[in-house]
Amino acid sequence: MESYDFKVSEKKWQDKWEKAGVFHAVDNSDKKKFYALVEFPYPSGAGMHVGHIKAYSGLEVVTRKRRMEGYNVLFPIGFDAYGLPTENYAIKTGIHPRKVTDMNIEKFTGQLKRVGFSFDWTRVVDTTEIGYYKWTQWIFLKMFEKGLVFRDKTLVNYCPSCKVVLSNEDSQGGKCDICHSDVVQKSKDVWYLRITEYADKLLEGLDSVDYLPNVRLQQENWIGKSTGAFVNFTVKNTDEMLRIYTTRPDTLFGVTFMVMAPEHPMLDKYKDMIENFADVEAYRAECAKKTEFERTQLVKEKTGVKLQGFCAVNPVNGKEIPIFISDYVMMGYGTGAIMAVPAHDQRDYDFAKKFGVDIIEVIKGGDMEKEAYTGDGEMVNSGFLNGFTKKKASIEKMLEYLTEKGIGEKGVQYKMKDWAFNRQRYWGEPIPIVHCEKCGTVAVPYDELPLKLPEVENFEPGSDGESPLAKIDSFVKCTCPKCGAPARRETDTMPQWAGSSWYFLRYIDPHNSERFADMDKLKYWGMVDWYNGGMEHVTRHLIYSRFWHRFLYDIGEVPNPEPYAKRTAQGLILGPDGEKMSKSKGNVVDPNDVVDVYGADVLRTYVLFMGDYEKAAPWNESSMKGCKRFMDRVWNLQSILTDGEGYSSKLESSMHKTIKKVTEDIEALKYNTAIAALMTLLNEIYDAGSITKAELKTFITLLNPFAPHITEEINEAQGFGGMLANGTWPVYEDAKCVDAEIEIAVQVNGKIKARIKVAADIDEAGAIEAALANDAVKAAVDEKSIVKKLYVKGRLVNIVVK
RNA sequence: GCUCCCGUGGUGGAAUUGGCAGACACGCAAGAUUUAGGAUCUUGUGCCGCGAGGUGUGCAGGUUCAAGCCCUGUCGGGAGCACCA
Repeated sequence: MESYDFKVSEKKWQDKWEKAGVFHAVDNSDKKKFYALVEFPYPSGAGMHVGHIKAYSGLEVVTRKRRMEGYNVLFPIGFDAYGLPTENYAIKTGIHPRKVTDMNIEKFTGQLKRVGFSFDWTRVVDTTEIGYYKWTQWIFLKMFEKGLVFRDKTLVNYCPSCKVVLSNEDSQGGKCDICHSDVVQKSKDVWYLRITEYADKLLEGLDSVDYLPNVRLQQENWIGKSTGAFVNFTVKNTDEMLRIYTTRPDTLFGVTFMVMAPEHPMLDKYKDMIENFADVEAYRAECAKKTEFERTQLVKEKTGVKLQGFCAVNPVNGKEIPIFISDYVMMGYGTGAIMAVPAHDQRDYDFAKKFGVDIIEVIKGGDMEKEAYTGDGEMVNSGFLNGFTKKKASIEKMLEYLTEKGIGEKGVQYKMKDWAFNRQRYWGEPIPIVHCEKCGTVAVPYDELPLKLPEVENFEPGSDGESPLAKIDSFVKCTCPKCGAPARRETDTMPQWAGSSWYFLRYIDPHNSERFADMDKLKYWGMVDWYNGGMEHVTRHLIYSRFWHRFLYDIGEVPNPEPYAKRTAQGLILGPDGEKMSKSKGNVVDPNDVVDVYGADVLRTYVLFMGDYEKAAPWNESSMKGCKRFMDRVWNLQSILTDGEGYSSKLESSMHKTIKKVTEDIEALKYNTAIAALMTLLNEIYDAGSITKAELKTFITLLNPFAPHITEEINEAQGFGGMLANGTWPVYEDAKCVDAEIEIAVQVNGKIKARIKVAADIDEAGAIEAALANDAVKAAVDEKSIVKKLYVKGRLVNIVVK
């Protein structure tokens, strides 16, 4: 028997699969459909690293199995190619981003093909291709048409280094997500998508899908729904109400002051009434110097200013209470003003201590000298609530009261903010809007789409953070689609998240020029059955794409409200040093290097065998040798092949057990134990000394999703016929998964004393009898009296003695 | 600060969800084969002990016939959110 040459074989089978088109999804087939989606890569210049391989290998195994189970499988791939790294590279080198992107896509494609992934290469999508971004613009215009796009002048997160406006998501922790420099606050005209309008739908939609628990939890936290009450406080000597939001209306009797955000508009309206307005302005100036990061991140002493001549009245007891301004209250959440209950909120407590405000306890149970008390307890000093002991009941009662008296009502708040949707950059989808002196912001007519991204020579953004497009007169100057007057085009582009918000729909019908995807095809393929990707995308990409998809559903353009039926996430591959792989640390592993030395089958098997698929694990080259050895031993099975028919009696139950184990583990993301089960079976086969054709065929079929090349080669060499890629998944019989005789453990008082062999179908009485007959057990029981005898079916007997 | 996840041999990790801890693999040791190196094969390998045996899942308690798994406390690591009213 010749030895296996993976270099020849892998290329050979990749070509054969491609020529036969075995991985092409068929629209409107009679077979059951299965749509598996992996997060498409950003084609960076560095090429892929092994983390990508792990991310795709999970569903790669599932889809190869599904095809053999008779499904019509859609397993596509594409490229999320707009974005800053490409543009920055273009600025540095002078090579056009289009060229850079094409080069990178070519590199990625080559890497992916060498690994032998079973993607449908006829459906590749590139978000920067004009036939694609036409529809990104189209969806944006639909949102504009439905009032989900608006423009606002606000303080935005701005990265002085990248010269772009960043969303909250892109500037977490006060650092730019791209270059990690400090983000500053800047006043800008910004396009927003009204994602907050979909907060409830995005939250409720989670009930109808199967996401990993922690993925779901992160989405819920991100949306951040809280229920509480809006309460209106009268402001003395004005007609106006100071409106606040609280989650603790039960503590209303404990309010001893109020706090407004320094930017609260009421302050300017009543500046003549506020005797110390100069102090307000001074405090504002102080706050403006701080970044959002400093304002929210630092655990620091509370600051603020007490307003003179401007105070409020507690609506439940008529008490006059002072109003402060302080930057611990944000304009962006709730109403920009709060009622402060120092006895039962730590921030209010800190503030009251510093400014000498009264602290009135309304719930017993804490120590007012030390800190605020947030637990349950008996209500005191609270009028009609006195004597209540449960928070929930008090809140209900108070809400009833507020509604009845017309001073407040039940309310809901979300942490999620609207989505800042423009970037002052070149390499993105142009926003199809025209600014007209007379008509304001006007949509580019649908029949003028795509609005083509113009060719430019210089991609540098303007020094004031303007888009490079603003420098191109021929692009900027246009006529208003509404009135025909000379107008100016929007020169900002969309953020990178835009293209990835709907790509999974385009895979269904990638070459359609009439629609983003044909409705019948959308109906046939339906929801993505299984979506796998990184944990880092579960709060941004996953929320954004669910939002876009839900919007398309609401306007009748897609058949399902939710895009993904199931979502899982793989753990990172860390560098050999246990650190996150990064170019700067020099610990990145290139899949090409691994394929060169070990072959694609070994790489694929190793990334799934190295540990729990959902957990991070360090790269370990020597451990990969075990997978190489495994492949060699699989190949050598051919040397112990016999003429026997079917499964041999020695191996029959092991065969069935392994089929069951591998079949189930693949569905449960337990690829590592599925591979381990195959290794165990392999060891048993060598122990048995021979293998039948039927056994070999089953073995290579089970291994095929992990190591498709070597198994195809064996299949061909043995003349089993056809290609495994078109093969049939083996079935097992439950009845044959059990051995006739099993070993059970015998414990005395919970300690193992013996292991005995019994018939598999033994009953409780029989098992206990057999256990008590054992000498070691007899010795341990001795003359003590038996208190209890337990039998766990097929596992153990425990004799409790005293 | 809050929320969530995780701590198992020299290493990566298994453990039917309360039932024989350490599957599978790496590494290591001894042996076989080989001119040698490499590769391959066999055997062994949690720790203590020559042994019988004891002991063992970060640490300390608890529940149970039985705990890696459940409960309480504590220490350590990671992720997410973060003055959210």
